[in-house]
Amino acid sequence: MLSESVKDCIRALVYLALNEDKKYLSVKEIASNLNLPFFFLAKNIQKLVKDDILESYRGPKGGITFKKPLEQIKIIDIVKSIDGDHLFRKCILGFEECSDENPCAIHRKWVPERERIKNMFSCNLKEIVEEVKSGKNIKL
Amino acid sequence: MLSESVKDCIRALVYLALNEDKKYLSVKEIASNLNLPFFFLAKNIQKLVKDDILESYRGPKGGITFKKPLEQIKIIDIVKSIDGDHLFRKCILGFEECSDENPCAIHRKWVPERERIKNMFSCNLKEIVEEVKSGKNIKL
DNA sequence: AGAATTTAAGATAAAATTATCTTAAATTTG
DNA sequence: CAAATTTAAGATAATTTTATCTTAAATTCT
Repeated sequence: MLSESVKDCIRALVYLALNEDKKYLSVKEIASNLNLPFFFLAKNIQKLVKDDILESYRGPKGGITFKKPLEQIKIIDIVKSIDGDHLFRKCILGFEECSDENPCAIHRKWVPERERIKNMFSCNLKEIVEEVKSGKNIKL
Repeated sequence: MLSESVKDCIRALVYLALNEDKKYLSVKEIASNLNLPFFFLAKNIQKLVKDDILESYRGPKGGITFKKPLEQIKIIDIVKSIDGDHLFRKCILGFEECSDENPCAIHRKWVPERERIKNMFSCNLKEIVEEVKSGKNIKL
């Protein structure tokens, strides 16, 4: 469903959002706190920087931070940036040209679900952070 | 979401279901009609035979057929047989120990969707075949 | 019995994904 | 300015998934 890369990035961004007060957070710190492989995370984070979700700063005291308010960053943006948008767009049987006019055998069942998934991933980081802050036993 | 193997198998089984009148259908015929790689399909079909979804017969006039009535074969059985059941069971962020008591940050949003997906895949082949037979422009 | 057909099973190969490393560039601090 | 820190970018390696091939076994038909 989601690639390892995306899972790591979502966790990293939730962690980052919980520490929004600090100006920049180093990828190293995030990786070590979430127990993620540093090089792998760093590479994936780069894509988010390119796609204007994060902004980075080199040097000591450097690191990453959000480029826009948490309310404007949706989980789906992270997924699209790393994995692309095929999950929210493509036929579940893999047909390139599957559509309402020319459906595959499962099209009518799948499309509504796909829309719901898209909708679920459209929640923003602010929402999630609020839930994490207020909830109990929530792991990052 | 679904592996190539599962997609192939679902298509193959819908095709097989549409030709249920013939006693056995050879994998070769299915592969060539659906434009699927024969060796790849054959290998995956074997898993379905092992899991008692299909039954096979060797020799000329041999091939595969269903081991039980179409009503009793659900799409989810095919998916589980080929890809396993992680899609219907696992945490979307990949935590092994994610649960209601110990949820990840997206758990509450994901679980209901996962249930819906599970439910969608619980439709049986009979339903799908009926829809294909009655519908227009449905591709296999 | 012999030839042809078809699945079974496992070996091998190719491609894609995931993971790691290396070097470079930017920045801060002393 | 020099040393330390941190991201940037791309090369390399390991693993997993997907695809192909080879040989064997079962069956049918003549």
